[in-house]
Amino acid sequence: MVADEDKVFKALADVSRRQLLDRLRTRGGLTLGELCQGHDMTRQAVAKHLAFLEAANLVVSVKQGRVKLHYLNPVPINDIYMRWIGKFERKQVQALFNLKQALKEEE
Amino acid sequence: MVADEDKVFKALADVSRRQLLDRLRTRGGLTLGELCQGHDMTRQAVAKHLAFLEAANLVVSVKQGRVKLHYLNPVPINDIYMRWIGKFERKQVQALFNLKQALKEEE
DNA sequence: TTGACATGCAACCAAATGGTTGCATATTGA
DNA sequence: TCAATATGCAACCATTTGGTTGCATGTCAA
Repeated sequence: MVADEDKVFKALADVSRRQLLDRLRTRGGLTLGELCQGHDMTRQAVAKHLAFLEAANLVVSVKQGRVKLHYLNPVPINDIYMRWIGKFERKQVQALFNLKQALKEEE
Repeated sequence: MVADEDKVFKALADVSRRQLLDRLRTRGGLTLGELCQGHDMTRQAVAKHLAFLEAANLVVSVKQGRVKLHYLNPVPINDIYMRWIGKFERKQVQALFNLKQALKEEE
């Protein structure tokens, strides 16, 4: 569990991988082929990124016939959050976040 | 704000930098010299890491005379959290986290 | 003023990273 | 069966990264 921590952070460090997570957050169960669309890199590169994300447990996958369906797993993200934001900070920081959001929407 | 996002994730990707954040979380206002203690690398390497963290806005610093005091800034971490964990997942995932903690403490 | 202490800056190097190309394997449908 | 489709695996390469050494700058105290 602790040994995997580094994998999670390394996985999140790349912009392409974060974009893949974003897409899986809005819609789960996408195949490798589908995830390739909209990324200007080779299929092999995307597959590498997905393998990275799976190794970090940020993505889980199910093989169905010749396709592989991918899903986002939010648990490791929550663990990061808990690590550096204490119980007291949590409310303050979330309030600040909501304030910033509100200001953004006013513009 | 969006342009800095990559810096935050890259900054968190290194184990030494995360350890520095951990130390600043338990006690703020440490100098470069103090932060060097307990890390088996040169002062220059630690300074590089701190510069990295400052560039990502995860650490803020104040210069006082010949020393420089460092503090943790929790805001960027909160932003990561908000990005991938929706309102609904939030309660479930935190409940799961608390359950895991409780099980750990029982052992 | 001057030496000691705390930090800043730059060049350099080995290893990891992100991407490519090429080929192999496995499943589906006609 | 056999061609098309979806994915897997491996070798290779340019760039980034994390660390080093060496030297410069700035501040405190005697």
